[in-house]
Amino acid sequence: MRRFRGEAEYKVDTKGRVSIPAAFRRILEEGDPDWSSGLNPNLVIVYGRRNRKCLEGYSIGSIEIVDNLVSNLPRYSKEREILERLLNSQSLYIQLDENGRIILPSKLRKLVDIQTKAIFVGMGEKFQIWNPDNYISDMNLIEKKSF
Amino acid sequence: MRRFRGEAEYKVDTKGRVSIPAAFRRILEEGDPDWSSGLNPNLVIVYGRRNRKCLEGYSIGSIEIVDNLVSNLPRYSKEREILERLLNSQSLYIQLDENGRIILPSKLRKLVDIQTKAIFVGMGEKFQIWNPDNYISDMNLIEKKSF
DNA sequence: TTGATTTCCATGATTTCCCATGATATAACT
DNA sequence: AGTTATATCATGGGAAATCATGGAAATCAA
Repeated sequence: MRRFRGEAEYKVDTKGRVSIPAAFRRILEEGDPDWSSGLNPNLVIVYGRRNRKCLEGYSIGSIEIVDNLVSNLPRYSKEREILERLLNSQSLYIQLDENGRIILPSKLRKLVDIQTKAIFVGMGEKFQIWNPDNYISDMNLIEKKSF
Repeated sequence: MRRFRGEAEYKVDTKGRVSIPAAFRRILEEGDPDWSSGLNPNLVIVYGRRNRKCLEGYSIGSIEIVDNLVSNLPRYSKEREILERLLNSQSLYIQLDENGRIILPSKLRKLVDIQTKAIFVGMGEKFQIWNPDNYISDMNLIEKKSF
């Protein structure tokens, strides 16, 4: 399966509408078993990650893989309970609109402090959505830490 | 697997189109699991901002080797997320067109200061794309320093 | 009934696609 | 070897499709 790659910044309007990077749309389409040419693909947004000032987007296909992995963790283990909570309760389905946009509900925008701009960041099997300023800070942190 | 070897300079037009050296095309074709005769191979361009004034091209096969290393780390671990960020956020897929060209997005051209000419440099498992002037300077630097 | 949300349409900018051409090759044939 | 076919290469231009974004009308909810 193709991976989410690259960074792209987009405007967020007052209604919370944002374009999804065109390259990401293709991956969401491929990854959505219900999708076919002419339709608009679905995705899943996970919003509850502690210590992370960002949202995460998954194609239907890749969220199912993650779901299954979690289902195979030992029942009642700490790890499984945390991940199940995150993936099931702190997430929602969203469908792209005709123009390749989604609407970020204001609850989510507040959560990660997104107002007029959002940057989309490829992370392989998923992508992240950040306030561009926060993203830059996070990148600087990462680049300092590693190697 | 065959390695990228040699140097070749090409024009970049106003749309950002550049020919890929014919010899490199053969290697990209071999390295793309989805490729078969008649199709156009894909590659991955990495543009990381670490001091390098050049872009780097990888065949799908060789980038997947790296991807898989990361995929074996525990999901949601700090380590994995940092590596995924560094690998995936600063790169993109590109497909050759019918004539063996790619389109370098203007963002990338600006990043490495490529306007009307680009030189392709074989580096074994990957190749680099430079503004020819910068490449010459870099070469001189290397020659002075080493041996 | 007044915000908020959704649907539909509009548009300039960019990107992609399709075709064209001269330049090198590579092969084939006397 | 010299001449002629045949492919591939490097480059360009214009048409068509897609993209990113904004706004108006229609629908919904309290």
